[in-house]
Amino acid sequence: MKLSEGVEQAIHSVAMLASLEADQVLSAAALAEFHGVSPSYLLKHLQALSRSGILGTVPGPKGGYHLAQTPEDISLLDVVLAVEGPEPAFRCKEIRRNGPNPVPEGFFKAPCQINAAMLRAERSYRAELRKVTIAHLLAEVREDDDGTLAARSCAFLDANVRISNQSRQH
Amino acid sequence: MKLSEGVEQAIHSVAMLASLEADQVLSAAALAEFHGVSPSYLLKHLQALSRSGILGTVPGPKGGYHLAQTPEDISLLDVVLAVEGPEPAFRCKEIRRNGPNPVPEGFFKAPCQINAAMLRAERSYRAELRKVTIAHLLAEVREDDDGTLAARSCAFLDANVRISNQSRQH
DNA sequence: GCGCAAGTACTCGGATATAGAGTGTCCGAGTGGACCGGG
DNA sequence: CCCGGTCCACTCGGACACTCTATATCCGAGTACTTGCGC
Repeated sequence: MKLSEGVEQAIHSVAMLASLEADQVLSAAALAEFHGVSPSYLLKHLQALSRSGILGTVPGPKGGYHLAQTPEDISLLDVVLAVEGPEPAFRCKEIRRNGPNPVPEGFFKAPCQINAAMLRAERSYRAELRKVTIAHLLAEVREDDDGTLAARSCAFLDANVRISNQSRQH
Repeated sequence: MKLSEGVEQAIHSVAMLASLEADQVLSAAALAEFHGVSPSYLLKHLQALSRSGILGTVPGPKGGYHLAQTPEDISLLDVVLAVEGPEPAFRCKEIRRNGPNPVPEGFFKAPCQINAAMLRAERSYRAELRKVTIAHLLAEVREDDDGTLAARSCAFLDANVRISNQSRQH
């Protein structure tokens, strides 16, 4: 029961991308350097986010990534599922049908009680993540910020933002 | 984000152990055969449950495992944490302090907003698991059972239960 | 001088190596019962 | 026949291999800019 490190990188990257204007993009290399992580590894997760429709890409020089949805529409759950995959954490192997005296087939119509309880808990987990959007996170950060964090982000954006001459698409 | 297979084995084993009387024990080998899983691997998790105080052990021949708490006091969360470990699934690496322009130290007094949101979700997950006890699970199973499952368990218990001459302890 | 075309540099994308944890196995410490010998 | 001691078989316990996924990396496809040539 542990989440990939890529989840944290992905969330930070999405939050950063949420700060730029329309028709602006950031390269994966810039995001990786800013966060001090492996460029290739971050790229892998950015691609997953792109496949999930959270990010859009602009190929070629001066290309990069941008949000494909508004920050209000992207929840933490969307990002986590894009990176970790959609399958639930608890996968019932139905070991009741193993062994010398397996449970008869008829009982498999209803899901195992244990599986049901575990999935209930995971639904609760996902519901909590669904409530939090990228917009919420940014608002919280701004609330506690005296300007230092904003200045840091702006400096990075000024140095690395690129204006794509393609209209925003996904 | 995925749970070990041992979690399922552990929960089924605890549920089985909940069905036996005081001063009765079951060997790890019997539980493994009944569930059709690797004896050595199940043993590993039973030991973890023992270290966590959920199970008690009786060494020597005619020894085995028994519950160290009542089924009403053992929640699914207890079992999951014993097998998977207590640390949360999302471990914030604070990548904000990485890179060429790290966030100043002062901001680390408060936890990262992202970390806070992820931990909130996990608290919800754990709360849901805490609500479900082994006693609840057994009651649910009995409710849907026409006698087949009960007969299966009884047959196994009759063949494998051992009466320990030690008083129940942990 | 202007337009066009080829070359180039930089981007994302997927296929490919490596490391760590989950999975599976083995051997050792300890204990209760069984057996054997003595009383 | 009864009792004590020794041996043995079976248990849990922790230390040791193996496998698979998460991690980290590299090379290939595609595109916009640059540069050179022709008109």
